[in-house]
Amino acid sequence: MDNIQKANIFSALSNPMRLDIVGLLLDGEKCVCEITQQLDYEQPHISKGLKILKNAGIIQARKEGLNVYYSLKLCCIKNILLCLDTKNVK
Amino acid sequence: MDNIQKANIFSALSNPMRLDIVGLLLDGEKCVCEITQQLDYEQPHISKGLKILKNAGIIQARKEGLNVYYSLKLCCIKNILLCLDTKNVK
DNA sequence: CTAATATATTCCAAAAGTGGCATATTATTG
DNA sequence: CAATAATATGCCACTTTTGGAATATATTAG
Repeated sequence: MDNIQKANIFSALSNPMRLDIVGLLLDGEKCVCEITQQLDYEQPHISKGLKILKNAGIIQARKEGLNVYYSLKLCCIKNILLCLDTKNVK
Repeated sequence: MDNIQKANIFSALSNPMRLDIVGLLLDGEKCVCEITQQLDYEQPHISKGLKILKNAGIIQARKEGLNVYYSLKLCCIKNILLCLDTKNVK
């Protein structure tokens, strides 16, 4: 993966709402309705955030009837976030 | 670390030139002159990139005479980049 | 077909990021 | 002090991102 692709991934993660979404998905697959209920953002805004995360390859979508379920696709996201939450400064 | 701080870190990393800089610093401390020589960007631009990375807490500066030496401060950066270079898609 | 529900898209103005160029600052040398 | 070298900052036009509001699409039920 080159630095341009990596920059795209980091760009998708460079937003608190999108990090909130990723945080929810750490627990497993969730539909948009659940995400919208648990986060205090407007539905269209969340929908746009999901699209950005999906385009960056961080999450994936699965449609089931009226609902769309999103889940993590890039496994190392969990490690990355965990890593940042640990003391990691020289 | 809350999501706003994390977003700042990811924002600093969401740029190919800045990722090039971080890539160089993975090998250890380097002065601005070395970074400028090895990367094909103008010096003021690199200087601004270093400032953004420093403000995000990713790198640190050490002044020695006429030179300023930068090095990684956020240790997990190495893991994060390595992680992205590994197959990590579900 | 119509209504209802879940999700996605479009439009838009304000804000932030980008990168080039000129210039400023700081430290060393003579 | 003057000159030089290394690094940092300011300015500017340009592009991108942001988040709100309205609207569109898709699926299911009746």
